[in-house]
Amino acid sequence: MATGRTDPERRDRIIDAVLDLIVDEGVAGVSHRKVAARAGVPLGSMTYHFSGMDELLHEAFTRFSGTIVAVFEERLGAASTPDEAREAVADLVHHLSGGNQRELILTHELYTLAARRPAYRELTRTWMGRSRRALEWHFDPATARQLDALIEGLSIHRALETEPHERALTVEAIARITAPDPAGPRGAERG
Amino acid sequence: MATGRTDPERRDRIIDAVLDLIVDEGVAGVSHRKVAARAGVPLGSMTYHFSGMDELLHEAFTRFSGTIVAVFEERLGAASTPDEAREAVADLVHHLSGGNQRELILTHELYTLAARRPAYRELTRTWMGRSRRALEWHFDPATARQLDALIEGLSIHRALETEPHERALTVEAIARITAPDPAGPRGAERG
DNA sequence: GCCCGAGGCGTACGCTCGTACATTCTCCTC
DNA sequence: GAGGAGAATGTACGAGCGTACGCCTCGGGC
Repeated sequence: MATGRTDPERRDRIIDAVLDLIVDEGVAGVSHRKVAARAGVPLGSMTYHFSGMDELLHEAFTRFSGTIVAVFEERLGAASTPDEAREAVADLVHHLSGGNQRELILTHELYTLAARRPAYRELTRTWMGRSRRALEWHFDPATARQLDALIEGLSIHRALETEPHERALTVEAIARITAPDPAGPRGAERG
Repeated sequence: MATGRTDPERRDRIIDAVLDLIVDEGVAGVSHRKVAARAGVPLGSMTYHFSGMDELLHEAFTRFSGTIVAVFEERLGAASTPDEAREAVADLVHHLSGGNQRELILTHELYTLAARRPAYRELTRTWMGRSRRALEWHFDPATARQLDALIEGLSIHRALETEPHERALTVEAIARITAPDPAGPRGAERG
């Protein structure tokens, strides 16, 4: 029996504030008080809308991973040949490891939680599964799996480097991992 | 002018306790009190031996990354052909992503710090640099860089999966990324 | 035998935190 | 306009925190 007085945007604004705060100070720096201040809501709202810290974080990372994977699917969906898919993958690597610290930080914070806690590992598994399925639009499952791992590693390393590697290196690595296996029983490409 | 009464093992024991505590509760769960209790030293020792929380963490992760990279170098140093090197790399991936949650957790905690703070990024850069140099004992620099990223991605993804991928997939990915480039100007192998 | 200085430690201060809960507010019903 | 139900909030409590700092302890110099 909603009276209509409730503010449906409030939860969303709180989640937004949580993500911003994680970027600025890390999961460790998130507190109900800081989130409330940033979202412009009273402290009491925090316990009213969320059962506790954990629901807050879980919901925030659910939204975040959903956003990232959507970009991934969109870019790969727009490709219509394996070569276009390779280009899209290179774009994604360089987008993820580019200037935007935001996604990098949030990803690592999530992985750190996932390494210890099953509820968050579930989140990363869903994410990985959807990424792979998108890659399988263009490549066979084994290749998709390898390529997914390569994307991960290239993005992380590139973001941590003093002099980020150039696009040519990314492109070459992608070409190698998706190259048809000369001696193997199957080709890597589908399209 | 040391009087000889100082306990040189104390610092080490404290660092050990810090790493154990990070594994159990994460960087966020580390406090002077908990570390002191675990190391069996009085609380006052913490501020006496370390300037603060940050020195504690930085020293702990310095030791950790040194340990990991030493294993890496040892395994790759024992290989004398590119094929043996490939086997060693596969071993390392499956060792890192195997049952031992410890190294996985510590790695992610470090990366999370590195994503936000330059002092820790320096640590990861040194680590990456040494790993690459070890890979360059067997492969050319560009391949070493790509392989290093692949190792990272495979380890992370394998550790997060419900059903970790089998060795064959790892081996295939390594073979692909280190395969001599048929059309390229240079082979990937050195040895 | 006495003292002194460095090594080592216990304690207390000031702060932030999560959360429970009594209270206030707002709008609908009659 | 009175009443009430449910939404929203302010506040206070108990706990844990980092760290500063005064005190103790003890080996060595004389």
